[in-house]
Amino acid sequence: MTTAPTLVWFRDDLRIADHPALHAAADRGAPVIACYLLDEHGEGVRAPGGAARWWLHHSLAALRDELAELGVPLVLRRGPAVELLPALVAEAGADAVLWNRRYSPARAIDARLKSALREAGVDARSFPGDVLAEPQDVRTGSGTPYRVFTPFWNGLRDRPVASPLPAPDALTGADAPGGDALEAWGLLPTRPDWSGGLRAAWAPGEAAALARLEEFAGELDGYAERDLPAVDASSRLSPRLRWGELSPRQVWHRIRAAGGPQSEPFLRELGWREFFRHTLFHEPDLATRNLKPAFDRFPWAEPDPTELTAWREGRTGLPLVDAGMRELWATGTMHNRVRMSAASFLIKNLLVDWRVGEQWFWDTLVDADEASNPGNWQWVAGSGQDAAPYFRIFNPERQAARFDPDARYIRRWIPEYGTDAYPAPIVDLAATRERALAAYDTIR
DNA sequence: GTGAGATTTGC
DNA sequence: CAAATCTCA
Repeated sequence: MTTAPTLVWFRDDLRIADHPALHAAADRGAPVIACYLLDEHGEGVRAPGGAARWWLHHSLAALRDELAELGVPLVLRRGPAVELLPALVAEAGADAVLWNRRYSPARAIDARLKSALREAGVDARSFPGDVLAEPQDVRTGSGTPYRVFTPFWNGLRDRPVASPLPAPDALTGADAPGGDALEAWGLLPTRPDWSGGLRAAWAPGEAAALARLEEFAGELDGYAERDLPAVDASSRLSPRLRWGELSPRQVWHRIRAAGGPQSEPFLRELGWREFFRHTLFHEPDLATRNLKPAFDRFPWAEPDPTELTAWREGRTGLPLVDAGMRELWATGTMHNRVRMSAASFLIKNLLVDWRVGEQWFWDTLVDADEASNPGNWQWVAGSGQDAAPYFRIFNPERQAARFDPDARYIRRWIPEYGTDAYPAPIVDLAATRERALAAYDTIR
């Protein structure tokens, strides 16, 4: 008689260390089969953009290899998870399905599957793997979710965070039902292949993620210069966390162990990721609805196609904005401070609805995250619950003078900077600032 | 009910 | 210093 296998369902947790579901599967002792289901049209699912698909391909390939070393097959299937998962359970003869929870609207799928599988006698269980504390467990004194970051962070920072689980060293594989070849999913761009810059900038996969965490922990003091885009002081961990190559618990404990004056400021940033995850849990339409309803009346301008294209392609004539937008297009990322300037320019100087910019970032960022991306865009727009005041309008020239005084960052991405080939600003900063403030007055 | 406090700024 | 709302304890 053969032992029924355990199925581990991977989603945004493409790692084997500190993976509670995989760890629980090892504890069950039965053979293990892993699966990843590419469900782009399911209820509450937001299909990944172009740059994200590139990352997903490579991170899945890395996970497949890591699991193979443990003797565990990774079955790939494409379609609706609500149908694919029960079918896979039946084909594999599995008596248990384990996964790590997600906090996006797609969790409706997980809830449905969990009850259906349990009804069929399958041991279906989920685990917390993508947060420091689960949204249900973080509440104000009166029992409501936090709407302001600082009290949220004060409530969270002193809580104990569970220690990371080790990667399983001994697992038994099982004969797996057939699946798709990763290459057949067409996640990589062809005709043209625009991913050269991404390949040069990134190496997806858990091993590289862990190596980067180690490296960053060793140079944490340099984080003091994180506001200077020309300086390599960022953690560059955001896509690792987005795809779950690292868990926030691993990052939390490693950076706390590193200590020093920059430990707290960095962990606070991890707190923002957490805050927006919790926000998305409570506000599932974060990416489409103004959290401040007054902004539903905001008189956005009809986007001028020429201006919009100039913004996307980095030809606005505002060097810091253009450098950032070109960095984004080339590498799938943008320095944080430049993101704020580029977003503020689109929203406040071009008066374009923040959702237009949010969608562009969604398509082009390798770290495009369902919670952090719209959360930060709403923060810049002023429409978020704990947002920057609308009248606080970034001046991209002033930001460049303060944070890139010798234009090193600007020149890195705009070779023609300073020559006639570089365009004049497409808008008057002072006039569009006044226009934005006047627009804001209409909804107050 | 009360009052303190609120990422990232511009001019 | 603007400008002044809302959260949270």
